[in-house]
Amino acid sequence: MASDKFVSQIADIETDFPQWYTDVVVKTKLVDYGPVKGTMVIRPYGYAIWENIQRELDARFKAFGVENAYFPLLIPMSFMTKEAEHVEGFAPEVAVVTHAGGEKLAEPLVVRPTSETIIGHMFGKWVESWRDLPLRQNQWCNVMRWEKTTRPFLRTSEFLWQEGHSVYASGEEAEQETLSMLRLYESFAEKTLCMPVLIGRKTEKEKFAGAVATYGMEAMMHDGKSLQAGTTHYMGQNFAKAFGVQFTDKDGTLKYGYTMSYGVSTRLIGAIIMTHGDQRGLVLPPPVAPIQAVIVPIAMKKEGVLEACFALGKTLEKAGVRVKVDDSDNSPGWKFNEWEMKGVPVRVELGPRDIEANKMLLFRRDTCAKEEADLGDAAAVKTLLASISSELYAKAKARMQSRIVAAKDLDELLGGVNAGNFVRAGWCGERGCEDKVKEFAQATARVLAEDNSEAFCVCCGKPAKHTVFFARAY
RNA sequence: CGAGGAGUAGCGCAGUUUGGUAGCGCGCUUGGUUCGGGACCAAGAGGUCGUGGGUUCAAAUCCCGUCUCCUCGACCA
Repeated sequence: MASDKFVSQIADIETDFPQWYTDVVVKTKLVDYGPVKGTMVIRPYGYAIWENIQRELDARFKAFGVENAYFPLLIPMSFMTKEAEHVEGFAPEVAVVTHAGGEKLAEPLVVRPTSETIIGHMFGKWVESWRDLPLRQNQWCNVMRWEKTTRPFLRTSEFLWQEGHSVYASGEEAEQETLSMLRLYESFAEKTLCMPVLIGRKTEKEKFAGAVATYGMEAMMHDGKSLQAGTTHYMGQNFAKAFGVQFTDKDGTLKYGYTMSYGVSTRLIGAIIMTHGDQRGLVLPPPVAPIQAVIVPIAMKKEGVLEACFALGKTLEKAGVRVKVDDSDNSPGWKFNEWEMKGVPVRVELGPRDIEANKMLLFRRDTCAKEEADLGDAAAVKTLLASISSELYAKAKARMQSRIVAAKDLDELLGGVNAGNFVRAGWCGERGCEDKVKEFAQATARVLAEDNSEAFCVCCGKPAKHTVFFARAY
């Protein structure tokens, strides 16, 4: 049998989810491993998902007044060292270029792990007057962080992302927009990726190196572990001061700007897979699926079958559905499995019997249910895609909500994360307690809840300053 | 860096204990029959056995060195 091994691996989903994940991602040809350890080659099917994410996010950014730009890959080492916390945080994981043109460089160059420094440098030149603010720019690029352990999409040495960087005249404005951007991400995750997330502020320990405050959105994976799916950072004047981002204000005085940044990466693709995937393979949310409907001809050598399939393909395409007619010479059964594994939301089966009855068979990937529709009824396909989207979200949301539990002490917290839950608990705000929770339960503070409903710290029992969502994380 | 495991055809593996000149499944190529849940038949192509040395008439197999990869522990979008 072609993929007995693969099928058995998929069957292991509950017990060995990460391994299932890696196998599915590689075998469905989303990615391949690169020759350099920890790097991945994103293949066309996987990249198409990324392109859809880019398109959808760009539209949202544009509505927010963000422009796209591009900054260099190589950053002088001296830029990195200008912001003390920043260099300390990233030093262990940067790749450094020491030679070029056959000679040793006078100053080593860092392969960007993030671009705050080089963008800060350029913003320092560009910002002169209050009229230049707010300045909102975004770049789609690759970054490199030399990670010790890697997994496709979830953690790779090199990854694709967008990083937005903005400068404001006031701290209030910058901080406000840090939150607005977080909510933009949340809405994007829910509407476009059909993925519920928890948003909130990060603790000092989990904060971005050099930021005043970091906010994150966390998604819950099948196994109950948390994945940081996006972050926004309020930098205060830290980077503005390090790079001389100054402007003359309305009152004629020279002031430092306030900056913020935000990013999401190809990790979102991993989040989608881990959120919606099942035993049969991928389940892609319709808004980002490269192929939204695949048409599988049955008995396609029979008179008129292929013609009918291509005609239907044209009809669906005109209605705005991303569609593919699979006219390869594989057997229908093989095609069914192939496209289910690849997560195509809707399959249309079309054979002589259907054509005669002027019907088509619609199969939805999320529930594996079949229904009949009139042949060529594009509205039926679009309706089905829409309900798949909303049901995917509803299902994931219900799962997440059912797996958020409260804990009063460390044992309850440990039991909670062991059972694959996010654990809501009080925290005194002390780093020592945060560290102790990690040591005791291998769980980290994902985000702080908006409200503070817990009275006491889960660790030390002193009055709680915050309510925290703790979880194991990828 | 600490502990464990693995390198043999594109992929997954057997063969190593007890040396004898390379094998299986999938995939791939060609032709034919098929096609409503991973079809079948026939014929083919494809391997410096990670790498360097040693022992031997003879090494995938034994000995010494070395490199790489994977899994688990400390950092991270």
